[in-house]
Amino acid sequence: MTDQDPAYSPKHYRTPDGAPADIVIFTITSTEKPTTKKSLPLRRLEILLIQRKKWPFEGHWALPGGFSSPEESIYACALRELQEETGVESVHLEYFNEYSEPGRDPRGWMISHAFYALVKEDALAARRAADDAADVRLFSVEEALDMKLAFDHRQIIQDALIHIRRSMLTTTIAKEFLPAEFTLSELYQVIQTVVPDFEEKNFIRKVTSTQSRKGIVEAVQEVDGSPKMSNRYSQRSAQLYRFTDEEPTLSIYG
Amino acid sequence: MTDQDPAYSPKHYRTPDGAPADIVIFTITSTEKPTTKKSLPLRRLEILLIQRKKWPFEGHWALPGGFSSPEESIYACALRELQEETGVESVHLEYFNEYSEPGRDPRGWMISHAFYALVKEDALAARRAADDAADVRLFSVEEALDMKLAFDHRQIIQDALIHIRRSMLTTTIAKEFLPAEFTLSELYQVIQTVVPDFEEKNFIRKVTSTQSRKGIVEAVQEVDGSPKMSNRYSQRSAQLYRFTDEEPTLSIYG
DNA sequence: ACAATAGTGTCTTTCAGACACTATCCC
DNA sequence: GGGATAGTGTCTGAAAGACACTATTGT
Repeated sequence: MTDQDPAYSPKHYRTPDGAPADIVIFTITSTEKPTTKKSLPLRRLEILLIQRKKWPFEGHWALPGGFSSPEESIYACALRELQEETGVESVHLEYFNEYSEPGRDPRGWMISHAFYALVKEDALAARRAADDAADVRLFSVEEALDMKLAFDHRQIIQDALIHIRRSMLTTTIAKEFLPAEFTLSELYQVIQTVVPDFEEKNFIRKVTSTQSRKGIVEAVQEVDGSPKMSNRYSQRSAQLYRFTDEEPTLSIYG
Repeated sequence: MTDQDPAYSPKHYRTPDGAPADIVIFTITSTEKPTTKKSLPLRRLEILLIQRKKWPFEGHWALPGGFSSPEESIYACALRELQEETGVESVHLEYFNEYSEPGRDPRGWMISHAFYALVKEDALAARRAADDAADVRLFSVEEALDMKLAFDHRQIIQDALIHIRRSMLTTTIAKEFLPAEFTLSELYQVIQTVVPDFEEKNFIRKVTSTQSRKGIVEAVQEVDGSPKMSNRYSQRSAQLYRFTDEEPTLSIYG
């Protein structure tokens, strides 16, 4: 009932056997459509998994992660693991849940801390070439959820998906999957890749000319003030946009 | 780099000294205005704190909580602690963060798991009378944040506030502070108590007659089909509403 | 009559939704 | 010219924002 039992002493209680951090590393891969014309790529949401080499779950695919130590916070641990895995600095890394069901880890009492990270495809490409081993791979979300994964990692991935989908619609994390300057079609594609149900009919108009959304994106201009365009994906070139610093607050009541 | 080091064995690493759960228990207290007429009460957002009786932070006020055991999940632990503290079943209890900065607990390597709970005032009243000890008390949010609290509990409370405020505007947790049937003034008051900046000019109209909000609340009717009213807070009686099961999804893009 | 809450009327501006239409430009 | 993307025009109805106004009733 009180914070600590009066008889508390570290020796009297069993203590956890470890506090690992597991990371759901999301990336969006692009593949060109087999067409002669310029076109928007096919995008797919993928997750990085690692094949385990020993007990428990030897041979199974699992989320990357590792044990934290008393000299670092759990977040610092996750960041370290992520950098070791991807070689990327300054990625979006966000904590979303703990996993502590009794028996979830045959090695003992392990309380896992789950993060999700958003990484651009090219950031992973270099790393994966380095250790080209077949034991690190990207899987599409559907593939990953169909596999028999180690521990409760399937559940963790499902929960991570719920979080990334909500964040994609309520925050500006889409920018983590996009270059600094992007076209609105790219943005629309990224959102749809993460949230398949997403559909907005007059997307361009809503994003560009709705005052109540307070300009989450703004048109990029050339140094001479003319609009900066891109024709990477189309014959007709498209206006480039960038995210502003606005983080809109949403409300169901107004 | 891999999930677990090949040389891993539980004995080789230092393990955490405990995995406590701490709970920020929010309640809204009501006090009548000193007026002769019926009126809306003054509402205040308060937090339940406990005064510690021993090292560390003896005499300091702290969040209620306790150590988890390997036989229960962290959530189950928090639920158990909350029930011991408040005697309440079926309250809203939500996990929101972990706290693991090195040195945060002088007793050793303690990874704390923070929850927030939303409890109705009357649920706490009974319990607080039972152990009328001066070592369990409600403090207003402002008071609590002005005090020198144990551990990093001030930080935990600040983070909990951010979460409860966002949830208050983006989900229907307001119902946790309201009776099953309530007037729209009550709802408005509750929202404002948690989110002081909240202001919507045509609140009644927006909540009742905006289709895009898909009816998060609905008017309550008497058995004979006539509108069910309440005059608890006013001379003129007001329509009673209840929350529906709708949980609206919000988006910044549409 | 008045205090206190509970609404309604009305006007203007903005936004949403639909969808046909034009624009660009490389192949 | 056709294919692929990038927009615009235009109309309707719904919603937002402001704020003055009416309604109810215990004291």
